[in-house]
Amino acid sequence: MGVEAEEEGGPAEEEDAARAMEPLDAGAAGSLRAVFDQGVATRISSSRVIVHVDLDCFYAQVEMISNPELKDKPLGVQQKYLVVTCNYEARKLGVKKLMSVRDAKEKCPQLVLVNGEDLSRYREMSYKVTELLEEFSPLVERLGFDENFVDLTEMVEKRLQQLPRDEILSVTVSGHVYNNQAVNLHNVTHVRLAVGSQIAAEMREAMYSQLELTGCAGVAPNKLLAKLVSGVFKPNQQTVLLPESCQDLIHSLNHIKEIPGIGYKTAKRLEVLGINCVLDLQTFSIKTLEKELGISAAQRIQKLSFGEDSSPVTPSGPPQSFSEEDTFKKCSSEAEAKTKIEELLSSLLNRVCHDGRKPHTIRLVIRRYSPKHCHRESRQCPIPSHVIQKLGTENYDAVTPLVDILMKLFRNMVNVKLPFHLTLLSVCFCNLKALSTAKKGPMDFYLTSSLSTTAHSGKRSFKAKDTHNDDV
DNA sequence: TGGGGTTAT
DNA sequence: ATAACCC
Repeated sequence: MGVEAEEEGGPAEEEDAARAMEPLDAGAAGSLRAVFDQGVATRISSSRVIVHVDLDCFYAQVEMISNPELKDKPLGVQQKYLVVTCNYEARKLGVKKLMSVRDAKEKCPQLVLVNGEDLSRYREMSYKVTELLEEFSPLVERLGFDENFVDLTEMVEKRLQQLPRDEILSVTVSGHVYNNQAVNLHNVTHVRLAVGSQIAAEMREAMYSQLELTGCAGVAPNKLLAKLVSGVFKPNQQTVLLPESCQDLIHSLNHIKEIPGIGYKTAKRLEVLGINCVLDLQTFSIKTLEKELGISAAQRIQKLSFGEDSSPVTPSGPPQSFSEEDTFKKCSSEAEAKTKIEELLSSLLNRVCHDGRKPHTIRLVIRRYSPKHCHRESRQCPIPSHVIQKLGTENYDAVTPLVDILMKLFRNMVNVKLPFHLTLLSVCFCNLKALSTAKKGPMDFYLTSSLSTTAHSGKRSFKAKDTHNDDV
């Protein structure tokens, strides 16, 4: 079923325009609530148009594309003993995200499970989606593997400039309007968001026709609201939020933890202050909040509680780091750790090779067994330049020195003479650079003399970080 | 709770 | 290097 098999019966446009001409909220005209909503609406409509695109049960979709026989069956994607996501067939039968395999099988004995511990195909498909969206606008920000924000402001402006004046009044929304709010085509903010919804529909259509992927979209004046509204109609549908309904959307959340940007820790701290719902946070003393969270976080999250979010869509570009991790019940010997580290490294080298850029820093992460929470420790160090140069073509020569480095990092964290119990190992390549090293600068002679024999091409500015880097 | 990612401190 | 956030 295509993207268009949804959203039957959008409200008739003429009716909409007519209703929108009525005075704002006739029923509660002059009420404090109406004045307040209008005030917030005005501050929020900074004139941006942002879309949040959210793929439906992404890993399960990728698996169903790989193996179409899975399409009509309840499907779960398994990592270790967890079902990390599942298709809608499985959801109908009671399977939830992050449910244990035991519970899932109990709920749904017919559940088909595929192993999703290797993220390669998901990652590749994820970047195909981002690249497709980048064709609409270069301002695409990734959030995880299955979500993207796109700033449509410029595209919308261009489309409106191409549009004859009299045709503005025949602009229609694609998909749902949050709250079923009437669109006022005499309101330029409404018109811009409506055009944004049309672009969002084109994006989803492109994802479906080119990649066979379905997903939701939310169109709103900022990232927070776009993200919140994208989930309102669920699977494979889209929703636009008009500023006047912003307060309804944000108050539809039952707890502040549901505000993106307020995580587990912050929510717990706020709960101690007696802040539980959005209204609590909106009306809480900013001074007290600043004392608790610091001025920056306090102001940011209180703004979030009003639906205000001035953060820009920051283009993600290529990844800043590559990592591979593995969890297990128990790793308690150095030899065992070495074997696992070699496996992680081997996969990583293939990825780094494919990317083309060179990592200049390597990091090892561990998690020690403890009944307590998942706390991790890490050690990192620069990758010696002669090892960096071996990366990319036949990475085989780089394996031994890198394993040596990783094992030094390992012994720096873990006293191998004492008993230990690890439950996670992770290797990360970061500090990625396009070429072997910098050029062009007064320091160049000193900086490159011991490095790169192949240095060419300017552009990459030198980062002072490189030299003072942490050593093990 | 998996196997990733990012930014701020 | 860690801690917080996101999926």
